[in-house]
Amino acid sequence: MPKTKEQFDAMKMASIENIRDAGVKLFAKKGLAGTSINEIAKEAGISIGLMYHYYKSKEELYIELVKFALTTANELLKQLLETKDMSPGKKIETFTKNMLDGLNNDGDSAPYYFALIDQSLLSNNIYKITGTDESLVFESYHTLQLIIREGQRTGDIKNGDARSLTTLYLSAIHGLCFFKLTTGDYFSLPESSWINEILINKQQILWKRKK
Amino acid sequence: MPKTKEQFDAMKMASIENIRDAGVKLFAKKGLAGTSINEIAKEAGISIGLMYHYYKSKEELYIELVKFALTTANELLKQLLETKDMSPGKKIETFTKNMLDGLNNDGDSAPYYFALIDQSLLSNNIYKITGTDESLVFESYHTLQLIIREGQRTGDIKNGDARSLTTLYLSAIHGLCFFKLTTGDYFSLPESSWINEILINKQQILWKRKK
Amino acid sequence: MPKTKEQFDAMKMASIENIRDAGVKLFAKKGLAGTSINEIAKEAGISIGLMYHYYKSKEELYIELVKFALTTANELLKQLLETKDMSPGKKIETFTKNMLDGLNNDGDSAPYYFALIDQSLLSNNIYKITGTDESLVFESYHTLQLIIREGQRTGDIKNGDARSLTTLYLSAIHGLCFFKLTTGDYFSLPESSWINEILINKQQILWKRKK
Amino acid sequence: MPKTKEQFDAMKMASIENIRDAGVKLFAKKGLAGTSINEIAKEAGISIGLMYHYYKSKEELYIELVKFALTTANELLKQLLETKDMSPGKKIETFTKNMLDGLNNDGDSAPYYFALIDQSLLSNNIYKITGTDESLVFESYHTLQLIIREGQRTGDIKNGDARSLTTLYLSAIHGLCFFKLTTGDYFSLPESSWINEILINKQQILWKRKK
DNA sequence: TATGAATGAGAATTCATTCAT
DNA sequence: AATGAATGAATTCTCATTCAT
Repeated sequence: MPKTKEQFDAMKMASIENIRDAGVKLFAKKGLAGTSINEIAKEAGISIGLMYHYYKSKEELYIELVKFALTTANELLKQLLETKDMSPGKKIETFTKNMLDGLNNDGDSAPYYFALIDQSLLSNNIYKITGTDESLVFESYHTLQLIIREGQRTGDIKNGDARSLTTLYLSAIHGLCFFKLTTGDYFSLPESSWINEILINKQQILWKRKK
Repeated sequence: MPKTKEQFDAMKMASIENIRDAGVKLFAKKGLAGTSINEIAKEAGISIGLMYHYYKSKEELYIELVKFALTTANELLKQLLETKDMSPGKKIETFTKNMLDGLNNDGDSAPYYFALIDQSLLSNNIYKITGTDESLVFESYHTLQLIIREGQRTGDIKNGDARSLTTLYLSAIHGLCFFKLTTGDYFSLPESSWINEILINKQQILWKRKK
Repeated sequence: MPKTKEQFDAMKMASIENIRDAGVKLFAKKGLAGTSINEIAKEAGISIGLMYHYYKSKEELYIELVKFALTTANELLKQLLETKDMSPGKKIETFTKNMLDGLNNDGDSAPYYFALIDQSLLSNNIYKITGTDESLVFESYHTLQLIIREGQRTGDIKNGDARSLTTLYLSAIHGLCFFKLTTGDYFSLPESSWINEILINKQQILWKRKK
Repeated sequence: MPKTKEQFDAMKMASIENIRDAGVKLFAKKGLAGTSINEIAKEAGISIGLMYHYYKSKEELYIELVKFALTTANELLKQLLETKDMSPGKKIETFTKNMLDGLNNDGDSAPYYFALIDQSLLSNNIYKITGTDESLVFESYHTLQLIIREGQRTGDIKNGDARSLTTLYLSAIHGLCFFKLTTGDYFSLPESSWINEILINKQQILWKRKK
């Protein structure tokens, strides 16, 4: 009698999970070319052969991981956009807080996912992943922009070119992930409020206080 | 008719310059491991053999370029720090402006140098370059921090943890370079003033206005 | 209710039969190196593990199959040689007919066995099978030669070097198996008589007719 | 000053020629899967790296060689077909003689080319080479058939289904190449006339004699 | 100074074989 | 008897580096 289906599935899932975790961490830091299958297998605690049992190639694993990172980021932001009963300003604050929490919590892999996306954007191999369909790549950017425009209408967020504001805010977020990843705790992370101030309308705050 | 010594020297310098330019652009985008000597030679318009005539190895070229990027950045900031007759706020504004000008000027290789540093920090191979001496790596950070502390004393710059402020400002700058490099003109760059507001004391501005 | 011993044995035989059939077809076409255990198991409809339950290795299966093909061919010819009350000419005609029937009957695996032998002769791995004992390999050839020599004595078969005649006749048979296997029904098979004419003494035929 | 273009070209051609020769001999005997790059490089007297300097992969070399074998065979037969002032019977005799000379001359690589084609037909990887265009594969067969039909009109060649006759003659030729390759001089090759008799109209011969 | 053919060490990949259940 | 996850040795392939000219 063979192993039961449940046993096989459990073994399989555990191995795949280990491979993915190892892949994200290594690819995020060293990129596709700089990470060897050997390293991944060692980090995942499995043999090289098993890697190839589940993934046809190093690139296939890489692509799966970057795709997952992209769609996860997109979905998180889209959920936030579609949340009812929350002001745009509050939405931004929530997003910032989530990001910072991820950076402060050492077990969290959010900064790795960000760096993974960054690496693949930099080396242009992101187009191996999305084909010519750039929508996947820029969807987060556009969703964030929608929240920001909404905030400009309600007065929560500074006036001015919404695209530039989005770029600046995202730049800061990306940069913080990068520093966290490269230097660990050497660079202290800023408070949430300072990051939010990149977008939030201070006039309004002051005006509210006056009242 | 043999070439004159001057002609030879000019050829030599041109070749080396081409190698460096090709190296910076390719390493910045694809990292050390992801860039092949072949690509560099092709991009530089020379033969592989000639590459090795000038550089002992791929790594040697890489190290030279990252070192140059680091020291250039460090020196620029140190000069700014030591400038007399300029307020800390003005110093920051000058630095921001220089960075943005580099990003807007397509011929400029400043964003490539930034990305080169980022890549080597991410993949940890920066320590191939500096040995265990981290000072080279963190010097820019410290210099910028000094300017910021100075600004906090004069009131130009927001109060609060100077380290965190430095991190946030640098994050934004890094992020912008990254977006410029990866997406060209897709993301619009923010105005200088928005970047400066990350550091600059708005209370003071308002207060000044009131008067 | 546990299975009876008979049921178990039947399953066992069925599995082994499936493995053999798959092995012959795949090895015949793709050779030892070009056929993977995986393919065989898939074609046989069993798991890899079960394959190894019955055969210690891929090579063991291969050797068993080639050996079987060789001995079967040898025995068929030896039986024919030793048949009483049949003229050598008739023996050849019988052999030719049997071969052509095998080629025309799609279910028949005779051409696969021939190709299997050919593959293993070509790649020299036949000596893995027979050791240094070449007799197994050349036995068919020698038996056929004996029949041919006998035919030359009785006048059934053309005069001339018996070795060369054997070679030519066998070449034609091999070639036909090969074409059947590679191109299915694209190449029409010749009639039995044309093949026999390679050996049969036409003078005699004409002479007989005249009478 | 670099090596001259002539020097480079001579080196290049010599290496490529060595690779091709080694490839034909090894692939012909052991097939694509059974031949290792290592063997080819060793046989060719070059390094593995150089192999890959000239051929993107083992398969690319294989494809080039099979293609060359196919087109060479096709062209030889087409030339023969189009020869003026030669009877169809004489054309067949010429072809047979050329083949036998190739088999008897140890330096000749004709039998290797035949076996190479056979191997790739057997393993079905010939369609990697020709795509779905079967014409390249069957062109030799069709050209030979045209010569045979022509011979049937002139009375040089036996009457009957021309396709079957072509198959039988080609089978014999293929088979002889195969035996030569596998057993060297163990099997004596038949005389040219016996092979021709597979096709040639003996009635005519006898009839001519009588006159 | 300049070339690109040639090398080989190391990385990616395949696949026969083992093993716990 | 039967399964397929897991292993690692052997193979394919890449690419930094050398070298003769």
